[in-house]
Amino acid sequence: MARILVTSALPYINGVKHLGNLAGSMLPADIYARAMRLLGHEVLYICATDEHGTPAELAAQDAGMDVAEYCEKMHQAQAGAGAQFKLSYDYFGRSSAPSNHALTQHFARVLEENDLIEERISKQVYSNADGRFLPDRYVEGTCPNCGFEAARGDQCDSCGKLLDPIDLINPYSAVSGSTDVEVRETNHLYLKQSVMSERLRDWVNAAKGWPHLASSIALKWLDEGLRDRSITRDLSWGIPVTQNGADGSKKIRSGFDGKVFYVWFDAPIEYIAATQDWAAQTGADWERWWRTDKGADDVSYVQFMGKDNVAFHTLSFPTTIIGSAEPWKLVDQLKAFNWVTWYGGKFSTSQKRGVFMDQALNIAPSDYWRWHLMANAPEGNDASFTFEEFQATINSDLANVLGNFVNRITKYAAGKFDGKVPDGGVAGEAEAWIISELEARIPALIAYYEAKEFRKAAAETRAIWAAGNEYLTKAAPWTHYKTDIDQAAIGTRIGLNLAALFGVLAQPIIPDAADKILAALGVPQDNRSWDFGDKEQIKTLIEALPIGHAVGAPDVLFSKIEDDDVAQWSAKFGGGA
RNA sequence: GGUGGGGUAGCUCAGCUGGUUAGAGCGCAGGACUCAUAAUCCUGAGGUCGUGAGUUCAAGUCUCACUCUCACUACCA
Repeated sequence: MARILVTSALPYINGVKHLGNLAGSMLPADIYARAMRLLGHEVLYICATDEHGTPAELAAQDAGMDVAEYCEKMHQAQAGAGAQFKLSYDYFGRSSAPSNHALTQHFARVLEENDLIEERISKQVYSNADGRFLPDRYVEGTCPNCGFEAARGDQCDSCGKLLDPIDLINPYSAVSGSTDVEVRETNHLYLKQSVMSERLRDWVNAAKGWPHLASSIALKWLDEGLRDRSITRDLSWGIPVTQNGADGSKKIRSGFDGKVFYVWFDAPIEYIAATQDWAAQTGADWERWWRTDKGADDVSYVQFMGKDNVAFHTLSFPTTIIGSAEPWKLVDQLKAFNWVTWYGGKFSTSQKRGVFMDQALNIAPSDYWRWHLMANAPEGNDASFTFEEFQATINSDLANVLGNFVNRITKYAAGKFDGKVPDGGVAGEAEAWIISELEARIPALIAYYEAKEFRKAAAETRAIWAAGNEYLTKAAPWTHYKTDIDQAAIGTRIGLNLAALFGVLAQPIIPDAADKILAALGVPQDNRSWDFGDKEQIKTLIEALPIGHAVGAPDVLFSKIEDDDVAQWSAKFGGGA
């Protein structure tokens, strides 16, 4: 069995994430991790909150809180939301953790020793009123191109022209509105990505199993020519820039008081640091996951992320890893997603457009969201979320196809066979048909999970459920019951076994409902894995429950979403606007 | 502006290196069944594959132009 390291892009600390963030990294990573565990692989699934950067400082300021306090609070909120969505992290860390401070400072030191870091002077807008340097987009003013009065310093929202903040007419701070801004010189460390171009290109070209989206974005940047990138910022909250060569020392590098590492430098390093924290907490060994000289050479490392993160994961972070010349594990497979859109437009907090993770659970159980978002995963394209589509997939796939199947067969067994798995009957055409279906579809399902094709995995899962309904139509135990109870028995028995199998197969995507089904059917915990083996074993799946075994009917698994619900939600969340 | 992704049935999407009548789910129409959450099963109608040229015996699939849309564009993350 393989060892698989799974990470999902770190959710930023600045607020609860919306459904798009969930669908594009955390949820598919979770589902992949769950599926691989069921297949018997050793899986480590790591995630964390990404806590540094200007937006975190400003959000804390808005909330009237100390940054560290704010991050602590938001970390708990995100951990809670993740738990409620049943994200099966082995560890959910924080990029502000001491382990990440140490490791980030370590990488910076090693990179500098390898001549990949140098200090340079740049010019940056400083706001006297705010007492801080402002990132380009936090400077606003009148667009010199179109005259739009609230153009951001990086790009004008009105005409789309790319800008430099010093080009703005009447610039002001977007934080305070103060016009008391000036351009100051500031020194920063730069990571010399340019010298790594060819090695990165070779690595990207050799990569296998990346979606087109991921490799094309990486190659695009390489084709344009990698520029050196500054990896420090003028901020107080973050990882201090310690003195060169003084590993472990807390002494600040000269000229770097009030500066910290850039959030994008330290965030991916947190994948490793979080693993260290996980190991410290559990007594496990982190090096066998990350150090190729300590056993990580046979790890398959899979990263999940939205398309906006691809450049950082294919170029910046690999530069850090490769540039260190230390035996760190590099990503093997990278799964990138497009966006989930809100009725075709962008999710927007300020305009109250869209559903966020905490609100979502007030509307519907996590399984509903998990199913809908994966059945419509933004894999090839941006995917539009609408409550109407949500209603349609949930009612059809979960309530009608799966929920009703489990309900009809368990109720029937309870009514006609005393709630016990009945013996008797002769297997015929219907049984041969369902076996051939399972022999074709179960391997296909597993292959889709292995390929990280989530839409297809959901579609195949659904197709297997639908085949169960079709089997019952063919076997028609209620018809046989009138003349031949044994023939009714086999249809019921196979039907019950299919219900159990459906629960087993549903576990990655809808773990709560799967548990309910498996509990009702009395399937023991150690009989829920995906150890299906070859075709001969698949045949045995429809006769796995012991004869005479007691089965119950679960409560309604999925209540339907009514038109009234959709109307209410649309009104509340601005759907269809 | 530059670069990249995408534009396939009413809707949401599959279609690998070009090859018989372009697929799925939902929705819609008709039929079957009655065990079940008015659920299920079967059948059917629905597409000039964004537009226009080109290459080829053959193009949704390759080339060029155009158009719409989304993303990125290096100090938001």
